[in-house]
Amino acid sequence: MLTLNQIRKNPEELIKKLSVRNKDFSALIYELIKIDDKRKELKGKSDKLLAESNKLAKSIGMLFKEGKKEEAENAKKRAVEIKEEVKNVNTELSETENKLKEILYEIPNIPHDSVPEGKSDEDNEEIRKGGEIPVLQKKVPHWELAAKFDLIDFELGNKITGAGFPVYKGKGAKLQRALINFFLEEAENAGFTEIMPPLVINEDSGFGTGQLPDKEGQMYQITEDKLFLIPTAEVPVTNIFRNVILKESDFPIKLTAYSSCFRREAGSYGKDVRGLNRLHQFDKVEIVQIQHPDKSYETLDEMVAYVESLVQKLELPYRIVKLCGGDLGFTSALTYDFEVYSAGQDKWLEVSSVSNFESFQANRLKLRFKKEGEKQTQPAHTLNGSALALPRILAALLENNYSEEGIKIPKVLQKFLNFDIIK
RNA sequence: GGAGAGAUGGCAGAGUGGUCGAAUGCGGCGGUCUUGAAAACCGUUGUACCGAAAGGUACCGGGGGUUCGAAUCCCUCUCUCUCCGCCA
Repeated sequence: MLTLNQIRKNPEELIKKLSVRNKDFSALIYELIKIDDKRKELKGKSDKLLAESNKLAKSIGMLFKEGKKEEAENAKKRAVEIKEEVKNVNTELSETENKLKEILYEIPNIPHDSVPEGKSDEDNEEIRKGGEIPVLQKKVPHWELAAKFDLIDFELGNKITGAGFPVYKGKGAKLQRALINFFLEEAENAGFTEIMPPLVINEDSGFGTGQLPDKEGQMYQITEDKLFLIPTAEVPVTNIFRNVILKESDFPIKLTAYSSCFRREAGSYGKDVRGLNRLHQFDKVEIVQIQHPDKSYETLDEMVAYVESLVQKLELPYRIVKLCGGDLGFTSALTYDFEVYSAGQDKWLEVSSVSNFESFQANRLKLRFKKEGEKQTQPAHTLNGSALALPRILAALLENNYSEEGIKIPKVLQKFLNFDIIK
């Protein structure tokens, strides 16, 4: 979330910047400022009354000690009056604060200056392309290949759980494991520390990274215990730093985590959900960085370059797009999406999303740092990216490397496998 | 699942109704001493909000209550530990 200071500093400019998201926030912002004015006023009033009440309470103690009972009783009467007043003011104050929060949670992150205007993914800006789109003897979608070579059983998943929970078998399962190992090894070489996080999170964690209060419908819930299955390792890993004050010298913090991810994907339908294209459970290796505000965009570039190196090593044709305002996620200031070309379907598939959240998540998380010798804390910047999401990578690998001989395994994965072709 | 104990500042740990934002020890930071370091000694050491400032307010696991006054009493939730049971 944005802070009130951020918002009040220059509301006009903020509204203008937010308008890149293709939405007008002026009414919300001005209402927010009005409510904040009221909050300040009430807080002042309440503090004054409490100060008086505290003073009085202390004096009553003294009076009793000195045996001045009558005076004490009089003071008590006054105290009761003040208390009644405090109660009224505080009721109004907490109502005001709640309203304030409600609106604050509705305001998305400020898009970075470089974010292009636009309504949907069609307006995203292509940054670069790489790799070569293979010329195939025959275009076969991965779900057919998966069946032909007995790699993934979608029907079995239906039986055990439901749609979107595939069962990987034999070489299909091994390929998954190879990808996980490859991604984790690469991340380690790039200086990321491996984390194995819980796959279930509580409400506070969901709030910290921005899934709650609004997007609980996208998560599987364990209502009995008020817990949620993670939609991405970003949530547990970033929440390591909830309520933490770092030293400047702690930056950059670089973490990576492999996890299964669970998403309800309510509202998805049609050809987008065919095969591995959109699942309720999938595997992903995530990278997370906590960085000094002055360096977070450098870090974002570095993370993009890192993810790019992964798709290059996997020999997949890819493109990198910068998300336009209309497509940009609620919590993000700048996001690059990676897409790989899956030749059997003739389709670009999103396999990674690398974002700088600046201080938006940090404000929610209360993740701050202090400069050497300074008293004032300030929010750190958080960033993360998929490196990478497995199912669509697998889809592209199967489709792009298929020929009459079988499915060839890219070189970088071979050391994790005891086969180099699937026949 | 059953029985019990507990949750206090970076950590350890005191405090059971008033002057407690909280003793003390350790750690951290600054200083004295020293060629340098250690030791010793002295000082300092939480976060957030309101306020131009002075200053004020809140926070002793979370929420609610009693009281003029709560870290301390009551209710409730969560978590941790110990024992028993079950179990990877």
